[in-house]
Amino acid sequence: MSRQKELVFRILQESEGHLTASEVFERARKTFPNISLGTVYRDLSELYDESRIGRFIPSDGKAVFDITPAGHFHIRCSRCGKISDLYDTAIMDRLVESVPGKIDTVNLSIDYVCNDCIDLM
Amino acid sequence: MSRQKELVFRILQESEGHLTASEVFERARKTFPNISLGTVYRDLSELYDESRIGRFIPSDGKAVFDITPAGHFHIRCSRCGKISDLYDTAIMDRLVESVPGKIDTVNLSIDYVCNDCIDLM
DNA sequence: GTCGGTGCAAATCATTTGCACAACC
DNA sequence: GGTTGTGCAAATGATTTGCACCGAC
Repeated sequence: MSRQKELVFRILQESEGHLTASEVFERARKTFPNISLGTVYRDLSELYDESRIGRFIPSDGKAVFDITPAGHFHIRCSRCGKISDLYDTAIMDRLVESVPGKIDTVNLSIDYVCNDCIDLM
Repeated sequence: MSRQKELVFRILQESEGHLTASEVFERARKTFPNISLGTVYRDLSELYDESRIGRFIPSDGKAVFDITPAGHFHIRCSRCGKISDLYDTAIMDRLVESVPGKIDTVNLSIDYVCNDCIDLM
């Protein structure tokens, strides 16, 4: 792993868990001011191919990366934009039963209004 | 509804269910050769806002539209690219229990290898 | 030296938008 | 005539890629 790739990986490890490519880029340039966005994309995409990080596409279409391994889902509050993890093995098990074939990756992202935002209404 | 918008809606109704914006465009220009891709995007996006059609984002990031109402999921074979619907109210119910807030839209897209493709291996 | 990884800039691709014009009431 | 929707073309924004260069072995 090159120094840049290692940095990209570490940034994801040390983050709250859900970062956009340009968010990773912003943080990376604090360590390597000359790092380019292209490199960040390249490293993210390699790390994803190596199954070291996860990637999912929320309803706005912009890819989000995280370090959490498979087996969980993503829920995104449409008011405050916060993305949270949802762990639910029952859903996972049920999916395995329902899908006629071999599941590769599950991309479950839910737009919802979180309880914090409901309280503010 | 303008004639173009009505056409876009009818194309989705009469399709197998899952079309990309440019696929709708290709079909639409058979009726209105001068229709523009911009108009198709505009109409699709209005129809979506009016909840007359559905939209989801598979893992390749390109939006896909369908006429099937909510309450089902999408599974996409990573070999042959075929997109199928998955109806499973148990998963839906379970999601409503698990998500701490008010669910807006559920975008569950699964990359898998369908049985047809498994047979070919 | 050479080879993988890099920065940069240009290319791509889906989608959106500004605008002058045409259709419809 | 005024409003609404259209086609076209240009703008946008995320992501990818070509390429010359640099640094490690």
